[in-house]
Amino acid sequence: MPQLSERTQRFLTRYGEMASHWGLNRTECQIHGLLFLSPKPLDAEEISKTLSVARSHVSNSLKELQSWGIVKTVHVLGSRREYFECLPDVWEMMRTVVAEQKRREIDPWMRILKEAAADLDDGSPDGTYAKHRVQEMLGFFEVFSRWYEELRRLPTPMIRRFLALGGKAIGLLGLKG
Amino acid sequence: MPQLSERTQRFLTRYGEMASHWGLNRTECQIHGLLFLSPKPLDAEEISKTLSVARSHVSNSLKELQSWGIVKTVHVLGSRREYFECLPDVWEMMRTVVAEQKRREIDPWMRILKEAAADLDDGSPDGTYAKHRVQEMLGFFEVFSRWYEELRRLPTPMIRRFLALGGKAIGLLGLKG
DNA sequence: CTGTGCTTCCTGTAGCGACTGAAATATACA
DNA sequence: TGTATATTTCAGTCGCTACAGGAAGCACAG
Repeated sequence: MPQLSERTQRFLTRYGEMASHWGLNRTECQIHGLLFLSPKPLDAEEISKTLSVARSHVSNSLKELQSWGIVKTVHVLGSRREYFECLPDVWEMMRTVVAEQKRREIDPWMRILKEAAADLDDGSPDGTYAKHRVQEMLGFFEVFSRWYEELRRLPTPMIRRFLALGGKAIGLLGLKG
Repeated sequence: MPQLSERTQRFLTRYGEMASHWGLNRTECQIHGLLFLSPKPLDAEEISKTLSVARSHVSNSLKELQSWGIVKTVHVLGSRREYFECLPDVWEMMRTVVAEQKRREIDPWMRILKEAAADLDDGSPDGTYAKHRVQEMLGFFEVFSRWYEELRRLPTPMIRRFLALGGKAIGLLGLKG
């Protein structure tokens, strides 16, 4: 994929703009998008040329994408070069992204709340109230976090079936009472 | 809450830094944090002074918080002023935040993917492959989105019981086979 | 030990978004 | 109508982050 069609350019532009709210910057997202659409692995040089981004920047971005676990290196026989590809399975990819998001956003946030609950309570009425409020918020995250941690261990097909049930699960589980 | 204790300041600082990844900017988050910890509603003037933020900025930020639905206005008898408070129930608040996040991030993203799936396929093998990939990603979001839309209609206590089950739900639903 | 391919580090630049402060506008009551 | 209160709007400033591009470092093949 040396030259990009106009359509692909259009897509990568939006991909970069949109996904940059997800913890990666615009270029990193575009690189990922490029790999996502590419039928074969690409090397850093190609990526650099295709997206008109400095070679060093591509290198750093790829490192970041690898640290997220959504891009892997591939080696081709007879070439010293490293090639890159993104996870072939979309569900695997999304699971990875969600897991990283949790690790990088939710977990630190819960740590902050925990510390704050202890710290805010200075004995005054307002302090006690504040502590109480923070604990309420922490409670939400703990329930949610525990739920997620249990679900994430399950294999993808099971999750798919689970999600497909939607709200019906509630009825089936007898949670209406 | 005219003056902030050092502890509260510490908390609001972190609250602002952390939560600003969630679609609101730092000050908006701090204002929300302040209201969240406050036992009584506050007016814009107080907020401005307490956080040392320009009055106009507070005004705009409050509007934004209201548009998210996580801050409400309250009127006090005998005063023309508007007072502000955040949703009292934390679970209600988090549900609102999640709903807004979906509306502002996921839904547009799905629209982009839909358009791109049609656009990318120029008849070439690479184009066909790209379309296929985008559809895979779209598939993930559609399953997830449908699941969420069904769950969100249920009352909070039901959701809590549901989440509390964690991975056990899978077994109970007979999804292991 | 030398060239090649890649990564890491550093510096400078550009652009974006947050924020201020002031001016313009709107609303409520005396 | 005048005064006090609120919101809206906007120009200007500031800081942060992305990014380019070059220089040095590293690893390996010959």
